[in-house]
Amino acid sequence: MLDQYKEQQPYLLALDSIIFGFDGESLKVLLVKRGVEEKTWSLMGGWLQPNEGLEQAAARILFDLTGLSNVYLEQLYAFGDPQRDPIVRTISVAYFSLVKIADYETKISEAFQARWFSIYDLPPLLFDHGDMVDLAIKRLRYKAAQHPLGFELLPEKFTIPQLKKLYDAVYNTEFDKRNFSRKILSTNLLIKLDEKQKGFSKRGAYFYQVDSSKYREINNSFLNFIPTSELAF
Amino acid sequence: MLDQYKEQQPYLLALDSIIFGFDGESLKVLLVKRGVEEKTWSLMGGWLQPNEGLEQAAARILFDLTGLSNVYLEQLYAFGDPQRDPIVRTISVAYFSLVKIADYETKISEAFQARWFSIYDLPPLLFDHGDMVDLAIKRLRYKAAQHPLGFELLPEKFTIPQLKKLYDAVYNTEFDKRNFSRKILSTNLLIKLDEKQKGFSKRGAYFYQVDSSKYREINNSFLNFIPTSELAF
DNA sequence: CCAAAAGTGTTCAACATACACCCATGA
DNA sequence: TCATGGGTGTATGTTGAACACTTTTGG
Repeated sequence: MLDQYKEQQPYLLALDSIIFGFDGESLKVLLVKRGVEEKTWSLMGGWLQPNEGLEQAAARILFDLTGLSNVYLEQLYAFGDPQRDPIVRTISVAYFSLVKIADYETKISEAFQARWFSIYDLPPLLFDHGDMVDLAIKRLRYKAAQHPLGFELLPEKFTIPQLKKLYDAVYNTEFDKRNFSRKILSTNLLIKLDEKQKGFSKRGAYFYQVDSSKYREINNSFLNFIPTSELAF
Repeated sequence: MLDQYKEQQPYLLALDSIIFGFDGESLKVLLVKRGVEEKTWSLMGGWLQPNEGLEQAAARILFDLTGLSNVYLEQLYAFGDPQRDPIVRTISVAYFSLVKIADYETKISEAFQARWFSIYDLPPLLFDHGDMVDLAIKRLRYKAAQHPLGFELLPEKFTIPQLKKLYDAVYNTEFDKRNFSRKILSTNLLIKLDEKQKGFSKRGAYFYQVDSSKYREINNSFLNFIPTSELAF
């Protein structure tokens, strides 16, 4: 009975994370220089440990790099081309996560060589990590079109213009601010605060925060901002 | 350099397939009785071989069971809970596929104990296979809402009423035939044939086939039939 | 001739899109 | 006072949803 298991070849199982951040201007991915190929930028990654689930391992690896937990984390895809790692055959399950850049900016550089790169200006990446990033961007666009993901990339308090800049960056376009604002507010997911952003503009924009009870509850009926042609898979 | 690889624990890697079919009335999943637990129904699955990619392995396993190749096949999710297989820790990458039941009906029972089950009347399943099926159904609904997947489940020639029944079955609802027909035809993906279906209804419905050049080309802007509440993840 | 399924059009409401002006404030 | 970004409303077209009658033909 166990025989059919014993005959089988086991494989190394890695996890790689596409970590997205938003600095107020453009959508960024966090890359590191690590391990085997110290000269090449790569995604943050690690090995599955015997007692861990996949998502748990991805969360651990993300924590090791950023010191963050409780961040948005979603399985992207399992990559298993026999040649993807030229040294030893490895299956990699890629996860993508959305983090608030400001939450940890200081901690990252401490332990790892890590840097944020604009998604439009990426260096050559290790193995198939470039494919992973491409797929993650597609997925982010696809998903953010129907689900209110954007908040995961912004601080607790944010302004509508900031949120619009984020969507502009994700879709590499420029949405109409009147339509954008109307549509976002029509979801009733945002709570307007009394506070205004100071320093950036003269007038100052109102801060909002997510109504977290509704945020979890409502994953329906969201933005349709994407040019339809972007929705193709 | 290789050391960091050698220290790592390898794992068994399995593939499991959620195979959807449509018999004209309801949406079905193909289940088998196999291997370790011969008393429990399970998904068709197998082991990754050293020279195969993941999708390639899934396609091979699907071929072994059904004799079909060139079917719709899409990676669903990687399942890796430490306890999911109580005998040996195994990571399973699940794929879902859409097949035309009529294409092979005879071949399947030959080598495996296999049976089609309505998605609303599934037996208890091995390990976490129930979760896999649940997720696959969600994914199918989600995806079929925006992409013209339905044709993969029907014969080459099909009628609009057949197609509607399929969508009714997938979403467990009843679409309006006038709206359905208008919307489907507005995609220009269907070519009307001169031939009518005989035997089923007195009047007979026209056969259509997919315009395969457009089918590949256009993955944009498709059906929005789903009640919005179904779109939640 | 009648039962059963096929086929087709119109109206209404909701929503996406396009577009332009006034407001508040720091410099 | 003026330059900069913040904030708002309206008109138009498109699209989804609801809804009912006529057509065909095998029995």
